[in-house]
Amino acid sequence: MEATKDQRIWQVVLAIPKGKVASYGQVADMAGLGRQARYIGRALGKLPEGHKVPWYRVIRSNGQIAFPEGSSTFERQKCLLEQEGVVVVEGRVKMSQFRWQP
DNA sequence: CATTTGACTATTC
DNA sequence: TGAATAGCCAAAT
Repeated sequence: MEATKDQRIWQVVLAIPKGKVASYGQVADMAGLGRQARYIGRALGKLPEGHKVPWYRVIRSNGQIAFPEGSSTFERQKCLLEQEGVVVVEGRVKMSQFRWQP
């Protein structure tokens, strides 16, 4: 458990503005992990319950959500995204409009 | 621009 | 060692 990387990831995810989304690759790059996008998902999955990390703002590079439809996690993510103003359809986000562009 | 397939890497248990 | 994973990329459609 390299908490340093996880913490950096959380920090980056926390930096995502409301109403926008970022891809795992983007987060990985910003966190200094480079191309280890998979580690992001791993780290987010290990998060404790009381975290304030908007993990739901993190999606795939194509704007598609990482979970299968109908899953609790998916539903939660979709609901939270819509709450932020992001439109989610068929498990994917409207790409060219909500992607966080630093 | 949107979608699908296939091949790849890195981390973890 | 082997298997699994909240991914990414490129190419083709």
